[in-house]
Amino acid sequence: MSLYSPGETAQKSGFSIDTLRYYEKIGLLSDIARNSSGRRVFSDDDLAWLGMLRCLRDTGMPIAEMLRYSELARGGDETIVERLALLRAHDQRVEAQIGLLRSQQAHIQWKIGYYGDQV
Amino acid sequence: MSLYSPGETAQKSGFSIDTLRYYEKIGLLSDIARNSSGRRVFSDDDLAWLGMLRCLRDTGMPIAEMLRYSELARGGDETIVERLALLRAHDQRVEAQIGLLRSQQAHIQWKIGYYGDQV
DNA sequence: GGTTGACCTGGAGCACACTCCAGGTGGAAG
DNA sequence: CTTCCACCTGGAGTGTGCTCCAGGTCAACC
Repeated sequence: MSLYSPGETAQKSGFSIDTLRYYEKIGLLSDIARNSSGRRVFSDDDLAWLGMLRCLRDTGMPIAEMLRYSELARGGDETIVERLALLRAHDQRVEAQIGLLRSQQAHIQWKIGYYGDQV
Repeated sequence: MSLYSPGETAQKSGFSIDTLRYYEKIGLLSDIARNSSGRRVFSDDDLAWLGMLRCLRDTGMPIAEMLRYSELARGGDETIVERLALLRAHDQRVEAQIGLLRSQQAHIQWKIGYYGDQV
């Protein structure tokens, strides 16, 4: 298996079909193949790219920045340094976000303990 | 010090003045005192409550659920069990979110390493 | 040959959480 | 006395990221 219908792709990627169409429309997906009747056909490469998009979205990257990354990715090897910088900056934001969640979670857990003592 | 102007409160809580007004309007803040000329005066208790709201927002709780929590908090001791359940459920979502971020961060870092090898 | 179901398009609509605006007030500093 | 600034109100507007809809196509199954 190496070709997937829109429905299968939605399933595997975790994006809805509408979102896949939207992503293609705004330029996050390019050159998605079509079959003879005009329907989209996704490849393993498309799936891998969607996996990357999934990763970036899950970690809170805004669409605009994903778009920038997509453009770079289409740009070939000269863009690798910039892609690297973009991902490194994002990684740091993710790290900070995890830190914030952890510390606020401690607050929540303290509150849970506090309530727990009352009952 | 135990009374704070809207500006000070915005500073200390990390919410904008507009957001403070908005939160009061929708019921996340209740009984905020006013001075003789109609301006809001926040107390240390208000600040502590805003700290809790900050915590819940930072960890991604939707406004609707914070509203529910606020109503419970206003309801007195009979609501403690329900507040506990709400916070526990939220804590689990936070835990899951941290897990997702960590695993997707690993993906990003792998990609960073991959790009790093190319340059 | 009809019906079904997955898909197509362009474009409108929606949920969320603010954020901004116009027009006004009240106390304080110069 | 005027100027300024922080604040007030009700309500409109914004950005983000989808999500839904009407109307249509096409291949497959009964």
